[in-house]
Amino acid sequence: MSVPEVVINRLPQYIRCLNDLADNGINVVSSQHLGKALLMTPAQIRKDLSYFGRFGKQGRGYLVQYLIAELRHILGLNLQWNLAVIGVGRLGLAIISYPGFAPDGFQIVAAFDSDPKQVGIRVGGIKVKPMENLNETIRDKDIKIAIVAVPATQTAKVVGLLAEAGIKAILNYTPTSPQTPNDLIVRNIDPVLALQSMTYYLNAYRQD
Amino acid sequence: MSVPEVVINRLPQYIRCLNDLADNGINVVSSQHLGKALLMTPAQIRKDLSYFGRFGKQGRGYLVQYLIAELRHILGLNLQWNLAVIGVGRLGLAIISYPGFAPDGFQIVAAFDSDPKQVGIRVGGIKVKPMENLNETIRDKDIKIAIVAVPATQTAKVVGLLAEAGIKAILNYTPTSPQTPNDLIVRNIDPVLALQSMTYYLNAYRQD
DNA sequence: AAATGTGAAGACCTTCACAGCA
DNA sequence: TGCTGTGAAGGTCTTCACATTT
Repeated sequence: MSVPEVVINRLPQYIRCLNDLADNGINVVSSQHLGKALLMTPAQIRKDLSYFGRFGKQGRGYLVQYLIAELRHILGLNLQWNLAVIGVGRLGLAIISYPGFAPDGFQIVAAFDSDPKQVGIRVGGIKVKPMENLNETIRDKDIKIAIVAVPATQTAKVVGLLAEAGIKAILNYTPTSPQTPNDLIVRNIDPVLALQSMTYYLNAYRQD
Repeated sequence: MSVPEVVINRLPQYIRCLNDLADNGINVVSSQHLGKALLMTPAQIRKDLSYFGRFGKQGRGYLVQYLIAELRHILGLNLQWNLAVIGVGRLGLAIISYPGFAPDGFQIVAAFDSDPKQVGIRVGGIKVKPMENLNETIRDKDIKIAIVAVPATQTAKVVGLLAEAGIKAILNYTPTSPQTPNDLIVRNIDPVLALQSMTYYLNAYRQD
């Protein structure tokens, strides 16, 4: 019995909300309350959690700290995850400088670029390496996740190289949905797609 | 009979793929071929399109240029969409400098920040305005979509101001899912959530 | 009394399979 | 023949509703 992907995608949101509650000194929370904060039904929260175990106390609710710890463990957020950034153009540089990843055990430990002019520059304590070093670095630094921020035209090639190098998951910032070997996990960050779908709802065309 | 949101979210991907085909000189495409390129079943593509009309030719397939035009019209991408960026910290500045929005009729025409030190600076041809000018500028420049890139602690307040100012859709880059009046469209860009869900599939915990 | 955990029901989305048309 | 458009079937996810537990 495998867990639906939508459920997995919600777990990080639960953790975030629970962290907020903990910061406000709240020790126990019911699915009712969590649901209100997250705009979800209480039943959905209980059902989601039930895929993994029985974490609540009947009549009481969930112990906030305990549930955080369990969810972090389920997602593997108790571990350290080393990241590589591929492509240090404007976007790649912004990603490397962005401080928001670190809190949850993610750390950018390597950066690569195919452009000789970029190779060797230092960003946020990291020295940009040539693509030729990919396999070696990924092995030596135990990197399983890559962030891809290369031009769209290069996505397919880069994804191929990453797969060969043993990368297991890709956070893809390019405006493409690359075909991948299907044991490789991919998540696309694509603000343009988001904008293009929002306009439908603002558009007079819509007749519903 | 209203169209499922998942369908709307796929339309921009269809357009992107069709554009690629057009660039390669392909004039006609079957749902079979499109499906292969997009890793979808042909049936899904046909069903999705059928919500909006009958765009294909039986025995032949779809005329690429015609289908692009229809889909762009459905999504309102034939129109010009003016955007405001709220928050010109590191992230906001990167967004304003990012050239990827323009191709599809989106244009950043205003930027705001609550920090007096940021107000007045010029970025990509835009002068940063104080939050007090929000309502006036949004009205004058006919802005319906805002991109929010403020610190997480300010999201709720900013979203409230935007709603009051008449904004209809928000592309939210903050790591929060704000509660909003439900006629306001929101899409969240949240790379941390994406990373945190990917680790589940890399994690030894998983037993399926 | 209050809230969980969960089978069952319901809603929603995807895929099938074929009639109909070029 | 080849492919669309679409009811019907199938599958997946969400919600209900209640037995169970503290």
